[in-house]
Amino acid sequence: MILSGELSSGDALGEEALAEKCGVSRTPIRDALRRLEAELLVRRTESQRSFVAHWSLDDVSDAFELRAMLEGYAAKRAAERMDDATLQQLKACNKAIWVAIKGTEADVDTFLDRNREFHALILETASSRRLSSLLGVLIEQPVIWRTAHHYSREAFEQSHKEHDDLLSAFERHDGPWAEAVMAGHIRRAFHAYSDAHRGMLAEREAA
Amino acid sequence: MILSGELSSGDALGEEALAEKCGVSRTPIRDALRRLEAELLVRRTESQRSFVAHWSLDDVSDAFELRAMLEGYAAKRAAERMDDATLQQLKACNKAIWVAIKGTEADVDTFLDRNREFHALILETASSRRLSSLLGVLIEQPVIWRTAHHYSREAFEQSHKEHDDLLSAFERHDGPWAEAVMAGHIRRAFHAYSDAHRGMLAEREAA
DNA sequence: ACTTCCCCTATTGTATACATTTATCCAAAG
DNA sequence: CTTTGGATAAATGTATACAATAGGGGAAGT
Repeated sequence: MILSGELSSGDALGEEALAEKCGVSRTPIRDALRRLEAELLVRRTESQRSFVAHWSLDDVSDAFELRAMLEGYAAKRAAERMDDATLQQLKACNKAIWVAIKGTEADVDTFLDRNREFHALILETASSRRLSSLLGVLIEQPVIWRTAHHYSREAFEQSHKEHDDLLSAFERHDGPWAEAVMAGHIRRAFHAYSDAHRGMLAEREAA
Repeated sequence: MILSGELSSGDALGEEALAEKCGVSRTPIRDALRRLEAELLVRRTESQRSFVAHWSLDDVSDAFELRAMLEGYAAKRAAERMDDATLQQLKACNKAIWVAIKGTEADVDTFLDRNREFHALILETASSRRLSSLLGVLIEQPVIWRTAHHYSREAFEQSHKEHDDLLSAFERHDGPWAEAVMAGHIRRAFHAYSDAHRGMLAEREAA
């Protein structure tokens, strides 16, 4: 419900209300809220009441900077451990991204799914449970993914090209190269987000 | 119980058994297990049974590498945001560490407490909720802290000196310096752990 | 003797009732 | 009119009962 935008920043998340809305009891709701709190999607006050977390631009900037570090590290490890089968999967994945963004109208949902798959494959190849656990907290941020619908064609194409660079680095098992490309890739994604976000704010202003 | 060594790697964590042992019902036990699972102290099988997580040397190495990155970043941010009051607190803290390790017998518990306080203050000054959340997963690893009881005097003294270097970097608001010192500090801590760990294994071998 | 299938037990998931704590609102006093 | 106090209502914490599911052990057949 948070990811789909049904709930927005600051909304109260009473356990009983959610339980009724979902047709279950409070017990599984409590479990879910704890999990979402760990993922920073839900904020809890000192008196243990839950609300949909608010993400300022500074927060998003923070998250991207951390992602740049951690996914860079993941790319380095992945490059050192890359095998042929996985490399082929990644290539197929990026090919699918190319198809999705090359139509007259970019297929954003497919782009997002395949993009997620691409990064997930790299993370898996990095084979560090701790790293996966940490990045899990950062990557599923709704405020970020939703703005992709406002990306420019250039942003999509640049993203695809950077993925290709990553593939070259993986092919040569060049860890530092992969790390540098990935860090740049994430930082560029932040600016793409930032631009798209400004665009959305301007639209709302006009309306 | 995991931290104190009362439970060891692989032990089963039945909810009912823990509830009886702790004198509470299963409900708060379940909450605690979920939290500990997020902190990687507890592992759950695909059928949702809980066990005390096992940490190999590779796992610990991973954790330290991630800590070096993230605490380095925290130190950089802290240096940029450091104020006089916090700096004084940090100095007092490191002074207390000095006292604890300078006796004929090093007071390891005080060292650990103050060390934790030192790093917690820096993390707080970095003022990034996301960063705090991520590092929270990595810092409370029992396998790491327990080996401190086997550190050499040199290891303690080096740690104290590196804290002093950090304080200098903070005083000058030199982010990159602080980051470099902290990264080195954590990496050295890993080798101190590694040495102490080998020592413990040798002891066990002899017995 | 080994394997396979089934039943029983143990463990976790869920619902609900109750206890405890926190917030809100209204009234009374300064 | 503002503030403070308490009473009331609402939300979370905890306990317990029941349901569903996974695991283990025993019996039977090969």
